Amino acid sequence: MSATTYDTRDRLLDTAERLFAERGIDATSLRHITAEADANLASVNYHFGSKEQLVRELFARRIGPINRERLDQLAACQARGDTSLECVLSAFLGPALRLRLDAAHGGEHFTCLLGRLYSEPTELKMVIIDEFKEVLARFNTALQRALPDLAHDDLTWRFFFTIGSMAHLMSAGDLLNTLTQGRCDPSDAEGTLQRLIDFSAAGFRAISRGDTP
Amino acid sequence: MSATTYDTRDRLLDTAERLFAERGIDATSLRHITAEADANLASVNYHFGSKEQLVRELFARRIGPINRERLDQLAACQARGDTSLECVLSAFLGPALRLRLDAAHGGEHFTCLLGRLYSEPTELKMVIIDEFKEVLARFNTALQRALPDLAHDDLTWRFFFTIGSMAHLMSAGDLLNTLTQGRCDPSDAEGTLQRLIDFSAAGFRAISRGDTP
DNA sequence: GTTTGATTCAAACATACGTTTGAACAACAG
DNA sequence: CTGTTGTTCAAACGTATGTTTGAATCAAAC
Repeated sequence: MSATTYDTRDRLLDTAERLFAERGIDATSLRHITAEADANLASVNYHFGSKEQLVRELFARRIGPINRERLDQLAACQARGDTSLECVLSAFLGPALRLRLDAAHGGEHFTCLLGRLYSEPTELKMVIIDEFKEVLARFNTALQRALPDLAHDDLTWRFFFTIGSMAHLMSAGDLLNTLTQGRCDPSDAEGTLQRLIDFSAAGFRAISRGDTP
Repeated sequence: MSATTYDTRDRLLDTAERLFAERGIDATSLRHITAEADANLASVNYHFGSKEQLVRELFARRIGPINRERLDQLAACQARGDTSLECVLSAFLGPALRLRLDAAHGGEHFTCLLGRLYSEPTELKMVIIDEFKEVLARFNTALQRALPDLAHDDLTWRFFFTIGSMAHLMSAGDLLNTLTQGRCDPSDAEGTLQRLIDFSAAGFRAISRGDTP
């Protein structure tokens, strides 16, 4: 492949990522993407085969690194003997939340695509969830180690709630910024991360009444 | 209007609601809806004017009652002098979470439509958010009254996190049920509500480190 | 300079969509 | 019965979409 090949390919990926984030995947046409990427209409099918494959590659190139970073950070916690809940949560939430300020790599737009993924009924979701399962399992055991007295079901529920807060932050963070007129700004990733960790760590440690109504 | 008019109209609304929930709004065609509702293709445009109007009516007929119930329950809390955090949270979260088991009124499908709304970039979202703003404002002051020592920004963030957990529950609750092989079942609305209240109430009461890094 | 292989391009293709139309039909009023 | 009104229906319309095609273009290899 020549250099120009890579150029158009990446230009298509980046442009598609931005437009998908702004208007949704279905609502963004190949004509719109190629026009904005200064490429020919046929280029998407030439480089990716189809629109769906473009979407798949678009997700694949970002999701792998995020999950790898999560596992790396979790391993780093364990390596230095820190099995605290906060450390586990930071390893899970940090890599996703930091996407937003990763403008150099274009992560800003992907943030809301990923946040939206959880709620979309596409089959692509299931493919990505499969990759995600191993990460979930690893963090589940890490959480159990951090909270040995918490019932298994409670842990699952609360992990789910935490993921919900995270996803909402990713997909609707801009809305929060708007509604609060900038008072709450999710693009300050470290501050946001700290706040979410405080919130959900306390949630994880709550006394459970779910089983004893 | 004759009886048959109401029949087709409602059949269209109900069928559209189900299909939108299953496959997404954009991905569901009028031909699919009308075929499944045993109606003519033109009936949507006859009864609603356009597909977009159908979507609007579909949301309008459910969102109004939910928000009204929220405010009613909040008023009920205050009327009986209960200004506890749990009561406020229950008033906010309950009406939405109970949608799932409201199969008699078809709320089961709307649940995931509503959960998805937060993350979609449509303009319809903004219309609904506008209706939602007053509810948000009322609950904001109620929360402040329940947590007089919590900084205003912390309260806003944590309310946002809670809404995220709720939305995730609505849009991806089935996924939780699947992944846990039925161990965690969001269609038990009261149990789920109790769990979410426990979680986020503890999160609201957490000591904040967000402002003092 | 010619050939080769990869890339771009304009044009066309087939299909699916939301919408419109005008006739048919039903229920009811006068 | 006749006319009116609200509803259904089959068919067509215009448009936008993803995809395909075959020629044109380009860079490097021989």
